[in-house]
Amino acid sequence: MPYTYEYPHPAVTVDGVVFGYDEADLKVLLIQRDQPPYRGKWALPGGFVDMNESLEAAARRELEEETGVTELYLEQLYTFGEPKRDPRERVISVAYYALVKLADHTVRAASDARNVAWFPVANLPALAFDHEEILDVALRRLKGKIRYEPIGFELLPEKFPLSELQRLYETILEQPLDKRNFRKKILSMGLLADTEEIQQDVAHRAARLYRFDEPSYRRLKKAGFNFEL
Amino acid sequence: MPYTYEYPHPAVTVDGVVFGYDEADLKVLLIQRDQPPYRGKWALPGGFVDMNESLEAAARRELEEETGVTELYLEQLYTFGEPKRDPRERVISVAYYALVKLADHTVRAASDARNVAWFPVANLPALAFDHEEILDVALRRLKGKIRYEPIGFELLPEKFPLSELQRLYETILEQPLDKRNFRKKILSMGLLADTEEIQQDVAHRAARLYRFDEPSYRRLKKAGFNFEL
DNA sequence: TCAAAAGTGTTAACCATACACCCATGC
DNA sequence: GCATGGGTGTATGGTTAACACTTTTGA
Repeated sequence: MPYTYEYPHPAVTVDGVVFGYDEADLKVLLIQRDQPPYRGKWALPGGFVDMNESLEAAARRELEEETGVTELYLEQLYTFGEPKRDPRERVISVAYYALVKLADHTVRAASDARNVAWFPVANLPALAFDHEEILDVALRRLKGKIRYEPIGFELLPEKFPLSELQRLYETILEQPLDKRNFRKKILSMGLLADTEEIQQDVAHRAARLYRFDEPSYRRLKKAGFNFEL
Repeated sequence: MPYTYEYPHPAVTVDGVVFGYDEADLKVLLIQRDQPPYRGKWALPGGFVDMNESLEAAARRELEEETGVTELYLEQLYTFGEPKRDPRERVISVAYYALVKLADHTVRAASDARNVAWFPVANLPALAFDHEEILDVALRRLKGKIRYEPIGFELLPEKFPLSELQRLYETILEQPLDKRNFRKKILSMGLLADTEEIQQDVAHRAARLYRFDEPSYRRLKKAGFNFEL
């Protein structure tokens, strides 16, 4: 027991809410615990913060270690620290949420062989600790933020048809959007570049594929433009 | 040295960015440190989290102990945890920001006789640790949030004239607002109750005093109303 | 009577919404 | 040729933005 302090110190962990999206659903990445407490229960990936790494670095490391997910949009969400949230000892958890392009990231089981899987947020298992609350906060944040920051693109493949973008918004905001108005608005922003490509192998007229034009966005933003819906 | 752990644990603190407002300025509450490191420097009030209290309770307790400020709007801001942000040991700081009615809170020097004072945010001294960064994040949050949540009232006295509300918004948003449009909009929301009182002892026509009607706001909110600007 | 801030309406431009049909493609 | 989703324009109503003068009060 080599680490001693004059005053008691809580443990500090990071937990990650990783969102992905496929044609049908918004999904979240969970791991199945193989140690008590909550052995066998599903939980958010996470772990202890090392003494020499920043909180964000810890979150990235844990996500990579436990799920193989890398290269993601990551943002601090909220810090959870109720005294009894972990039955073992006082644990402060700094939660992050992440957005990944599902197609690029086939998750692999973690090195320690725990189960890893995507669950639709509309149909989740019971979660360990206070992870349902964390997920809830993450969902509210995503729902709020997607309306005034262009982060939805982080959940889509590099190239996507407008209908897929619309479906993503409809799924996350939980409300239908008018097709013509949606297209008009999003195209008028000048954030999407036409890739000059079209869908392949679809059983109907193939849609144009667009891509989020990051440099344009930065330019517009500097000029005072504010993304909204 | 009675507290030992199998793995190293960082220390966890809370820091508070307390905002106040008077006719002229947005202000922030700072304390002058009387211990190294940064002895003599101004800093945000804060301190260690006790093992049996929640993070928010810790923030409230520290603010009360160090500045005498109580009964305030308090919200978690962000968690700062860069490895070297405190030269003594690894310290994770969960920052909160608070809004208080300046008139109600003449600050008292803390029990341990440290200096406490309000500073205009436009004219701050150099701060200890990474507290300038924390303050910066708090300002951005306040600026964003005041536009879509009715939190500005937390900074004003119970009863206030519309012009003072407008000045508050102009100060925080750092942009002038049109008087007629501002009044039209804010009054049309139905959130302000006319107190039937008027200003006293002013050297010009006395303005009506209004008060934020919390029950009305809750009712409207439940009915789907969204405050904006 | 002057200074200082309170209080008050109208118009024009813009933006959001609602809404329906033809097109291209693969089966 | 039919089913599937892609793609397109207009009209209306509501919201925002711009703008100037009269009123009240105390000094």
